[in-house]
Amino acid sequence: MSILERAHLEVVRAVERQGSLTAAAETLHLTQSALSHTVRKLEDQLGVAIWYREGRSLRPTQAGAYLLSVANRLLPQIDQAEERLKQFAQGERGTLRIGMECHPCYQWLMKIVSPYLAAWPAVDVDVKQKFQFGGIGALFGYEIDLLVTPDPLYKPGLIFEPVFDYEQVLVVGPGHPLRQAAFVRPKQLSDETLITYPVETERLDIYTQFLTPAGISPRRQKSIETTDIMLQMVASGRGVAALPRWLVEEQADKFDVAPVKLGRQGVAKQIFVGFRDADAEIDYLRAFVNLARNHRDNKA
Amino acid sequence: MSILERAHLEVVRAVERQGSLTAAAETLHLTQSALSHTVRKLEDQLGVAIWYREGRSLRPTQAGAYLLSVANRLLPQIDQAEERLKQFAQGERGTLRIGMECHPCYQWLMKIVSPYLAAWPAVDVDVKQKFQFGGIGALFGYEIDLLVTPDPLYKPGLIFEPVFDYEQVLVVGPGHPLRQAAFVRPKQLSDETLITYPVETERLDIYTQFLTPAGISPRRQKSIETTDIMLQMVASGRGVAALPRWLVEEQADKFDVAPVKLGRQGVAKQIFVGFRDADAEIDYLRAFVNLARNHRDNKA
DNA sequence: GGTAAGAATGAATTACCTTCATCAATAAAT
DNA sequence: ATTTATTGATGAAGGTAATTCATTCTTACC
Repeated sequence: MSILERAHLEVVRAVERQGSLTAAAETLHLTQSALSHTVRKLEDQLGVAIWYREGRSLRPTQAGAYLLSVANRLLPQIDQAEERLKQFAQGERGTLRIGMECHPCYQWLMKIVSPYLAAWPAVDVDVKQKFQFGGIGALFGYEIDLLVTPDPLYKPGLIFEPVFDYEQVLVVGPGHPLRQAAFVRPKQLSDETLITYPVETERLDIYTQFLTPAGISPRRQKSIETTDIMLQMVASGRGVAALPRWLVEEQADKFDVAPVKLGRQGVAKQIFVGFRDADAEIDYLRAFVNLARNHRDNKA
Repeated sequence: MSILERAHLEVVRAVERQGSLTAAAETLHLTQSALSHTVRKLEDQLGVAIWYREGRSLRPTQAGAYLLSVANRLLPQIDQAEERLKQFAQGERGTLRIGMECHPCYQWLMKIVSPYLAAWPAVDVDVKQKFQFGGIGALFGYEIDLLVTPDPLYKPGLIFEPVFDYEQVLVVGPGHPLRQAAFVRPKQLSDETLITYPVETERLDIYTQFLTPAGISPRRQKSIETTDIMLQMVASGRGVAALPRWLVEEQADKFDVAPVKLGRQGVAKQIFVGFRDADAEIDYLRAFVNLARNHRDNKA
């Protein structure tokens, strides 16, 4: 009845990664013969070929490709479970895997993480930023335990809590004509170079909440990965950017930049943390959420 | 390095289900001794107890409870993978697991399924309706392959396509004062008994798009699982309900009911099918989506 | 055509899991 | 309280199955 074992998934993954049975055997600390036998047996039992034998190399069949996708999906979860059980053994509590779906949140997260690590010495924190299936997918897929995002999603199985409000502002460099303005209108950006994080336009607030509704596009757009470089670019007059006000004010002594309100009303943003409700009672996860929320309350 | 095997997960699950090692051994076609050895070895290797030995019974430790949750999550996925691989072998293409997040869609789905089964004799169809983590969670968690829902969610990793438009109408029985009305206003329902499917109010269009915006509640609300019974209740004057117009018109010969437009504009609805973009190229899945979409086009 | 590299095969060995037999502990029953 | 039945633990024996070793087969490349 039961055919498919963890070992089989490991083999499929290793062959894919190493490119050959022989090489895979080495990484698995087995002989080539052992793998060959294992593979043949698996194919016999399933009744399906996993690889085409093309000359002396292996190319996955359709079934093989499917099996590979299963392996890539399940093995990390098994590894993680094993890891976590071993951590139980050492009295450690585990690893809190945090996913981030918002670039500037990183600076904010760092402020939460250090007191958290101090308060929970037995818990490690891991921050991930890229997700094949998006943050929500990563939560459902048990790749992460906590998601920091501006887009909450109230779906059964997930809990989102607001942890942080801020105002999104335009950042301008020294001598910029808008520097003294009380606020900026969309039209005034039509001749500017806008520096953004490298994500889709739909995920950039300055578009969705400011430019797009007014039907305006900036003359040029550049994307920059890191906040520091972005600020440096702005400070050197290469363009303008949109960032949280608190971040701009904090960095104002390091970089010669100034915040300008976006529109007469300003653009208000809110950051949420989301987690699986099955995890709601994990004390160290709860503690992180509380810490994050209190951080906001202390500022307010 | 690798400790946790599929067999271990099976053991944990069986012990939980059967309540004792001895009983679990039987379902796994093993001796009690074998399980005892296996368990001890696993606990030794992980360095953590999985069960408290309380007298002659086993109670999961914290680690055990965690392991159990892992087993319940991963084992079905492994089973399904194995299943699917075996289906590859028999030239079958697999099982299309469809999730439904909208009650009246069931009638519609049935119309699609029968031509589909005829066109794809090697593909089985399975329809599920209850999801612990909601339809989206079920998609991400590989519990289903296709989700039929009124709430699309454009997130990376998922694709949603509209397949069906309809008008949501009020259904009234014979001799109902509203029966001849051109349309009904929210206020006119404040003295009625509203019959709905047993889901949260936020998922009922007649609330979200009609009653709630007007600040009206019906005098009473009853919930009924099945559409047929619901129509029977309406036909016997026990209350009114909200259903798709096409469904009401189709059933008008079986039940003495009539549709009434909700508001002057009517309430327009759209049904979507969603799937993982990783599956976008699976021919039999694609075929279902196309069939569903064409079904709409034929009607229009 | 020769050679090197990779995969397949068959027999021998080894490792490990299962069983058997038995014990220990506990809950239920007399 | 003593007996009895049920459940889990343990150690040794046994058997199955996976791994290795030695070899062959195929093919890419020089």
